Amino acid sequence: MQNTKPSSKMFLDIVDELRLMIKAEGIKSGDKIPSERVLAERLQVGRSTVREALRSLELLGLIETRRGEGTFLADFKKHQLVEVLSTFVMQQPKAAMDVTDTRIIHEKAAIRTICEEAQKRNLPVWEGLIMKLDEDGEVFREDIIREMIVATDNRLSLKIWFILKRYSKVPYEQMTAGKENDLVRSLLKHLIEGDVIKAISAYDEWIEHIEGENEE
Amino acid sequence: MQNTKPSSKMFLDIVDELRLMIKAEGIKSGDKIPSERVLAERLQVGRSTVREALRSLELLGLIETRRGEGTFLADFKKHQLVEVLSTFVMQQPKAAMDVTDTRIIHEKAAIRTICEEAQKRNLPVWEGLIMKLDEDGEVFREDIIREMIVATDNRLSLKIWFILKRYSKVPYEQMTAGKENDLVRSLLKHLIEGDVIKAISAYDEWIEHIEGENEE
DNA sequence: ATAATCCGAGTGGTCTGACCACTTCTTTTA
DNA sequence: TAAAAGAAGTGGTCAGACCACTCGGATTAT
Repeated sequence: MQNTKPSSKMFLDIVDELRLMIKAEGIKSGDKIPSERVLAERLQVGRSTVREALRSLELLGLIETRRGEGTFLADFKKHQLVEVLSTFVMQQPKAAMDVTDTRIIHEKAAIRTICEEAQKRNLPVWEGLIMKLDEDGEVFREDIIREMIVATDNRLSLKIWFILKRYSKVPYEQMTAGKENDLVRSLLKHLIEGDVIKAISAYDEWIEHIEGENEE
Repeated sequence: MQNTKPSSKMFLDIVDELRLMIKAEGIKSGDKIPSERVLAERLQVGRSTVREALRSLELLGLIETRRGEGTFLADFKKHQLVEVLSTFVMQQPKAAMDVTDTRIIHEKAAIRTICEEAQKRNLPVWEGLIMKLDEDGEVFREDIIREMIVATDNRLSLKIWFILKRYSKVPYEQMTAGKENDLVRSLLKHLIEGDVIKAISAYDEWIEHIEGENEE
């Protein structure tokens, strides 16, 4: 009789069984867990199924396998095990806040990188942007940020940012004149000077300003 | 003739082959990739090995499997971010530096976030890690970082980090005693104190130490 | 008695072939 | 023509086998 369980994700069941087993037998981090063959026997499943479950756990860094020796627990906080698993396993609806936070992570990282590398600070594009702002020219918010991330020369970060930007609720369109214009100009100047703290600070103010404007 | 490849992680080889195959045949997100049997045949490995590789990719959200239908590249309508990561990771092996840089962006961002939020600084897990380090217990590098990103409660960032980590060349497994132990303990202490600058500085030293060790 | 060697049990890594459950498309049938 | 039956293909699982490796105990040599 073969199991061929219809309910998807047999590996979840195995992870669950493993958790109980670990708890019941007091297995601690670094300890050896039962061998694949024993697990298969105890859980009444095939060894290959056990292996697929273990492979998943290994990918998450929760266990470590050593050929000829065995499989070992590399985890110490069970509650966080559950936390991590739920993140990957459950198809949770995307949290808008996470998207925004992550987008800001990349934007700030770009600012920091530019401030810390002279040849990126001295790019003519910054002066160009400031000039545009001085003339009250048409400048889009996302242009500013995009130029920054492009300047960091990290294409992966740029790609991630593009995606996050699309999901973000933040209005990235045209900039408003007046205070926002000043804030961005200040940001760019600090950027050129390489003053990380002031640049980040100006960025924070900018974000705050945009959000405040958006709530009206 | 059995393969029984001694070298690490057949999984990576298969991802590599898969990448070439995807590029050569112009497979796009949402498209079907060759069946497990075909892949096994083409890559000259057993089907179970292919399955273990696919299971890993599935956990990362890079592919989607549907019984009776086949295996598909992650549908970008829902998981566009994952799609970008997957194509980037799978199609541009030269961009390893970008992957590392981006990973570090997320790690540093986690440190900053924790330092700036009291309830995240005061998590018992930090004390626990320090105790483990004091006892010279077995601690894995990636455990430290993972706990930090988990603590930020940004699942998206965590997911991105997991994927990036998987393809990073940085040795994330073993943790050496001595200087590295001190560095990490210092990092954790500054984290608890909420001293961003010192924490980041300790992190930088840590990274430097790991890279130096890796070049010998 | 001690140290070096050998060997076998145990373990993860992989392969093969088989069967099941499911989806899709084709063919047959009412 | 439309419904039903079938064939082919696919992921999911299982069982048994062999390989490469590690470790500890037994054997042997010193």
